[in-house]
Amino acid sequence: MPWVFDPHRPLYLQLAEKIEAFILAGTYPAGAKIPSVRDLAKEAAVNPNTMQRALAKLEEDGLVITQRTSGRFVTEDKKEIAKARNRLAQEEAMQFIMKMQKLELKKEEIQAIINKMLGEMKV
Amino acid sequence: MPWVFDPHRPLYLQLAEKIEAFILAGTYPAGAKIPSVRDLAKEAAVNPNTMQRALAKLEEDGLVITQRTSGRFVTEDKKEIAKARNRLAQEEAMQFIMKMQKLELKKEEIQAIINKMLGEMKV
Amino acid sequence: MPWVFDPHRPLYLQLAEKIEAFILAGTYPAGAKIPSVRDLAKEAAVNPNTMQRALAKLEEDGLVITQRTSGRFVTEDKKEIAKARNRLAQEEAMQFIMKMQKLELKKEEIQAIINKMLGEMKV
Amino acid sequence: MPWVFDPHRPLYLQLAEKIEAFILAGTYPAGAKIPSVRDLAKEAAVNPNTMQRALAKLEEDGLVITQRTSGRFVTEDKKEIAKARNRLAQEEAMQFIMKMQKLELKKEEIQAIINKMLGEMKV
DNA sequence: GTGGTCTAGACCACC
DNA sequence: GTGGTCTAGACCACA
Repeated sequence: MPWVFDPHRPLYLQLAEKIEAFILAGTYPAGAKIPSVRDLAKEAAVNPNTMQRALAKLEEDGLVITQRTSGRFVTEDKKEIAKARNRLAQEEAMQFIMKMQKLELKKEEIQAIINKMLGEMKV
Repeated sequence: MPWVFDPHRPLYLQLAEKIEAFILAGTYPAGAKIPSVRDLAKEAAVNPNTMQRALAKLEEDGLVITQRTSGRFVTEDKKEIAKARNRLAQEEAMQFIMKMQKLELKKEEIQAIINKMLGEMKV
Repeated sequence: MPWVFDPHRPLYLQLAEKIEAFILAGTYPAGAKIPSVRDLAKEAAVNPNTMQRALAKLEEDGLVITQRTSGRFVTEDKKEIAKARNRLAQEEAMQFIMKMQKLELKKEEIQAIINKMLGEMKV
Repeated sequence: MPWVFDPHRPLYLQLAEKIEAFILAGTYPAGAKIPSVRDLAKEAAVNPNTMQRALAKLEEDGLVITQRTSGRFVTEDKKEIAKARNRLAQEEAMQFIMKMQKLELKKEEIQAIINKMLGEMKV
């Protein structure tokens, strides 16, 4: 299954999000070694430069740590991972609420729309 | 109060969103005449072409109707406005939930974070 | 029932087409006097200048004749009316076929689509 | 052969139609790379901005897909192309029939004029 | 080099 | 005066 991207958004951002998802989901657990840039790039069918940029972003975000000689690793600290997840979730939720309030929706309406949508979903 | 923009996103989209917010909030009520492209451009300190593009988007979305020589008007149909508000809210909510699920949050967690955030807000 | 227009096309053209339809349909029969520009303009809720322009177009097309003192009349010559109808129909049909051929449709396909569409219509 | 345009209709629309014709005719086959905006603009002797607008319209219509940095491509999906062709043909046929009915032509007359015209054509 | 955006300034049809 | 279109030329992010 080849990776699939939205051509209207920067490729490196989408790569970063994907790998981030692997980390938060435990596919790459805390402390695990991350495949080399070359391997990742090959798997995603992407230029290594682009993958490099994606990993650089993850390092900025504190999810990934580079050991100069042995490669990149998911941060050891599980709290760090949880913190990252929370931070991202907070940011998204904040932006979401701001947008909804621009649309003149009240608290209850926001909660209602979220609850309804979650109720309709299988998972 | 000068209009302020995020330099990372297209200006015309931000203009469209701003005017859309005015319509949904009733600042430009149903059927009202919208200021001319030139006036709006002057107020936003933006090139008329850019403002034109923003308004063209609003017309695509059905919120605004163009009378070729007499100006642009907010759609008479209040249902149309309500529909647009709902459509936008649904889209935002959907995207938000997708993002949260990528972060491996469960239903209850999503609801909790929303409820908590809304609870902390004054309004 | 107020006249209704497409704001994206010149008003005077739409007026001309409407009056032309009246003539071809016999609502204004051959030789009949056409209401004054003022009356027509009032009925259509349109600026007299605009209606004037519409009638000028009809005169160009040979459907209407101006008697300088007594007003405008539909051409006496029924053949002239029939001719105008045929000419317009021919032009439209020609343009239509050209467009369809640009879409790489074959003769039979063009006929099929027309026949099918006519078959589905009530009238 | 320099491209030739009707000065009464927006240039960008005519450009879009021209390129669309190339796609439907197979000159730009499914999946093929479309020349860059700059090249196309040079060939048509038109400002790159104008050509950009034309291509943006084709993307809206689903005939063309943009890969942000590597160029634009005709959609891979041949069904999509066929669908676009059908949609356009339907629209044209509908408009044509409406116009003919405004001219008070009956079903049989419409069919007759089309059949006669197609019969006279060589191809 | 690719697409995308923005400005400045001009011209047009229409009413 | 209104919206709409076009050109010329510049700058940007991305790969």
